[in-house]
Amino acid sequence: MKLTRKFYLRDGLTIARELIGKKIVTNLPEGLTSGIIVETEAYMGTIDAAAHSYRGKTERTKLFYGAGGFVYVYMIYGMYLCTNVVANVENVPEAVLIRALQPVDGVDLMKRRRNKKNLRELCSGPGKLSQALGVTKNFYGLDLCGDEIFIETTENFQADIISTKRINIDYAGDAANYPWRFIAAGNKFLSRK
DNA sequence: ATGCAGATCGTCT
DNA sequence: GACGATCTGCATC
Repeated sequence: MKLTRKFYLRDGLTIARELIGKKIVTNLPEGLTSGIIVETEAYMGTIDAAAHSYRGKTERTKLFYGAGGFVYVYMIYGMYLCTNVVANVENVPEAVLIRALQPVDGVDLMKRRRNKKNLRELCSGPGKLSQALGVTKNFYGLDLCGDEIFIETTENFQADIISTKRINIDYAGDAANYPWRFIAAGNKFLSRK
């Protein structure tokens, strides 16, 4: 079952935790690809020095201020894209970064997009999974309640969910220590332990 | 297994 | 003009 708007209109930490074990799908002309979300991070509005929304609304971050359930993609280090889910209601600027997937559908297509043959190398990091799913900067603002990219419930995925510090945000002072990264404990497709 | 440099550009100061 | 919510390849242990 595809997640509906109601799911996304809640706070970012709740959504980040609940997205673990859900399946994210892209359905593009060249094929359908999907994976089970095993790693996420929450970025929490104006109180979180690590979040893009920390310094308020700009051309890039305006999407954070809209309703939850839309795709926020941004370019990092000039060469990779990161895929995020906007969380919470209008004017509460929160988002969840999708950091790793366990590949499910369209594995051959993902291998071609990534130019890798090892399953573990397809989606074990935010830049990797964005490439594997065929996400481009044109995905900025797409509705997750639509048909090109969406998230659905799964059956038969069991994991203990634990929280840790977020990755690569050492610049963020105290916020670098907040336990706002969520992982499926022990899963082999995590970006790191 | 761990570490480091390089790639490369949009965004904000 | 500086730097980043990253990944890769190569070097060394």
